[in-house]
Parts: sequence; structure tokens; C-alpha cells
Amino acid sequence: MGRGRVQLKRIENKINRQVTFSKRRAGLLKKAHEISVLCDAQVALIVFSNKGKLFEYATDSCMEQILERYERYSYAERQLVETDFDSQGNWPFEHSRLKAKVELLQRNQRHYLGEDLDSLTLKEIQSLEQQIDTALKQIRLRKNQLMHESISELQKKEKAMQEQNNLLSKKIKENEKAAAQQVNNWEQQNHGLDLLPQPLPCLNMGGTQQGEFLQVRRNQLDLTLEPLYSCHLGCFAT
Amino acid sequence: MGRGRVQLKRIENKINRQVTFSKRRAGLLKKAHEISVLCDAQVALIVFSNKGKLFEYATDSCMEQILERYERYSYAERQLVETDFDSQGNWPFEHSRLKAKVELLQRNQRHYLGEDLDSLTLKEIQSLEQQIDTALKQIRLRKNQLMHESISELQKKEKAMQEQNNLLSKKIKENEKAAAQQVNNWEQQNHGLDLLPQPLPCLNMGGTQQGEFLQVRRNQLDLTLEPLYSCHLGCFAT
DNA sequence: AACTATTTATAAGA
DNA sequence: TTCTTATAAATAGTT
Repeated sequence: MGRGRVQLKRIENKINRQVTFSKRRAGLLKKAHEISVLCDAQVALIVFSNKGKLFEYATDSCMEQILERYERYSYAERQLVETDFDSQGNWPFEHSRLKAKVELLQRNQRHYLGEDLDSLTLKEIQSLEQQIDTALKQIRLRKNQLMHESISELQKKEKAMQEQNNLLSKKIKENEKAAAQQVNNWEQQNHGLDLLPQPLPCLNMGGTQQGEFLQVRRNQLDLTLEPLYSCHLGCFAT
Repeated sequence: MGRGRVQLKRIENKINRQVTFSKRRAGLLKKAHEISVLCDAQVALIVFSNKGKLFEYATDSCMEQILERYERYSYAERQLVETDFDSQGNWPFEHSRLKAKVELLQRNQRHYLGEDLDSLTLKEIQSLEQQIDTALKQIRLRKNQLMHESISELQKKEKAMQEQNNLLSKKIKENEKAAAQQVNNWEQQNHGLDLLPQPLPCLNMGGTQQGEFLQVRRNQLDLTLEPLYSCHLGCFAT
């Protein structure tokens, strides 16, 4: 919607990205509100800019309520299992223990994500740095592994297609030959009738193959999620 | 956008509302995805239809992670909400919700620490890598800040001590001078009585000063924390 | 589910 | 950032 057709990939120009973000964010929030009012739906929308700023919309401004509802919806099954498993226990105690645990985990999580670091001493920061540095190395290792897997699967696919391709080409040539033979025969019988057979284009790896492959992987690894959108991104963007 | 101008109010016709909901829902999800990709933003969108059906979109399919981030962001307000919620005593629900939360947090934590990465897709890994990379940068920033603070405080201290040192030296010299004067006087009065005053050693920055100072800083900054991260590193190692 | 007349959103330019 | 404008997209009403 604008003067150019838009490609669904990250806008590299920073200024441009920021401007587009502002505009589209406004549009998105507006539309969230509209569907909420028009269709009597309950909507929660959370947007973090790439700089980490938060924007949100929630029907009737009750974000927490909607998130609660969401979690209830997603954890419905789990609850059934857990409810009678726990009922033997000492609830008040268990409960406060859990709350403490959650708080601790959240605090650690903030630290792992590089937030709220002012409360740490130099020594703690240094230790944290080492942990995160190690983690990053692991993550990159695994990423590379996955990327290599992707690559080799794609190559395998390519090879298979190439073979199929060759086979088809061969068949086409044979057909052409047979056809030419036949034409020859005809020409010998009734002179001067031309039939030029069109050469067919070869099959090639399409640009969509990569996306398709990712979709497959996603479904294998992530059985719980509905795939809302197919992958439009290049696989190997950083 | 359509043949008539739209009024921002609930569509009363049920069929119409349902149809509009379908169309706009698709549009909204699409736009959420677009802004996420184009502008490198993290988006979570939750829609409950008025019949209670759930539709959702989350950048990189990690809804829970985004919701966690959201809750971290609105931490302060949330405390109040939770306290309220607890006291009305829906314990079984609250309890299982907490357990789910703990589980989620622990899973995320493992990922942040580079463990248990096999369950993640390539896209998720890439997203994780970016987060952790950013975190590490933050951590290093803070570390450098702390180190600079340490250094400049130490330098200030050094300077102060140097001054004190000079002052003391001066005083000692004066004392010596005075003493020599007196000795002279005495010598003039009763020849041949030698009293050589011992020169006093100067004060210096001891090797332990630095460690002590750091210890003090630590205690000032870290009143609340249990030592979460054990320290294996030297203070100023990278 | 398709179609199409219109309205909206928004990309690019100022 | 904000405004303008040309154009792409979304979609309301229709079939």
C-alpha cells in the first residue's frame, strides 16, 4: 500500500525501517481495535520494537485478563493432569515456595538477557559474562549445525531433481528423435510437410524450495504449533 | 475499505459480523507478521472470537517467550495484580498456573544458557542468538562501567593518600629541622652529646588496599542477592 | 468462496 | 517528525 510494491523481508535502511515501523504500528493497533469493536472479539497485541520499546493494545485495556485467558486456554490439558497430582500436598506452603521460585527465575532471566544489571557486583557480572559467552558459543554451534543440515538436505534435493531433470531431457530427446523419424517417413511418403517440435524447458530448483523445506522441519520439530505463516525469510540471514 | 464507510461500532447482524471477523482477522494476522518481518519487531497477537475461539500470531512462534518479556517489562504493576488475584483464593488454578510458569522459565533459562537446544528450530535459534548476543553486549558494557568506576575510585584514593603522604613527609622534615635546631642548641650548650633522630618511613598504598575496597563495593551494591553466579575469574580478566 | 467498487493504509517524496 | 500524494492493499457489500 504505497508507491512501491513491498517485499516481505527486513528493511535494511535503518531510518526507513523506523519510519515504516511507526506507521505500521499505528495501523496495526488501529486494526486491532477495530476488529475488537466491530466483531466483539477480545484482542491482545504486544509489540516490541527492535530497540526494545513496548507498544500494546488490549480490548478494554485489560491485557492481564486476556493473557490469563490465553494461558488458561493453552495450559488446559496440563491443569487436569496436575490438579489431582498435587492435591495431596500442603498448598499454602507449596504455593509460596513456587512464587519465590518464579521470582528468582525471573530475576535470573533478566540478568541472562542483559537487563537489570545494576544490582550485580563486578564479580557477579564477570561470572555472568562468562556464562553468557559460553551459552552464545553453544547457540552458534547449534545454529551452524542446523544450517549445515539444511544445506545438505537442499543439496540432496537438488541432486535428485537434477537427475530427474536429465532423465526427462533424455526422454524428450528420444521423443524428438522418434518424431523426426516419423516426419522423415511422412516426408518420404508425401513431400514438403514441415512439423517442427518445440524443445521443452528444463525443470530447475525453484526459489520456493527452501521455504518449503523449512516448513517441513518446523512441523517435525514443533508439533504443538499451528503454522500461521510460511517462511518468507532467507534461511541463512544472521 | 470496501463499498461503504465503516462505523466503529459492533456489527449487529450476526452473519455479517462473523464474515467480517474472518476477513479482518486474516488481515490483522498478516499485518502483524509483516511488521514483525519488515521492521524486525517482536509481535504477539492474541484474538478470541466472541464465541471463545482462539487465534494467535507470535514472531518466530515463541508466544510464551514474548509474554514473558512483556511480564518482565510490566513487572511492577503485575505484582499488584497478582497479589489481588491470589487473595481471592483460586488456589488450584493459581497453583497450576505457577507450576506451568516455573517450567517455562526453566526451559527458557536452559536455552539462555545454551543448553537443550535440540528442541529449537533454526528460526528460533537465530532469534535466541540475537537476544543473547545483545545481552552479552549489555553485560560487557556494565562490566566496563563497573571497572572504570573501580579504577577511578582507586585513583582518587591513591591521590588522597599521596597528598597525605606529602603532608606527613613535610611535617616530618619540619620536625627533623626543629630537632636539628634543638640539637644544635644543645650542642652549643653541652658539646659532644649526639642524638640522631630516626627518619620515619613514609605511608604507602599497600597491596591489600585494592581488595578491601572491592569488598566494600560488593557489600554496598549487593544487599539483596544470594550469590547466584559463582566466581571463578580474576577480577579484571576479560 | 469469488468478485469488484471503494475505502484505507502506507511508501516515497517533500 | 509531519504532511502530501500516488499507489498498493484491504475489505464491505454483492453474487
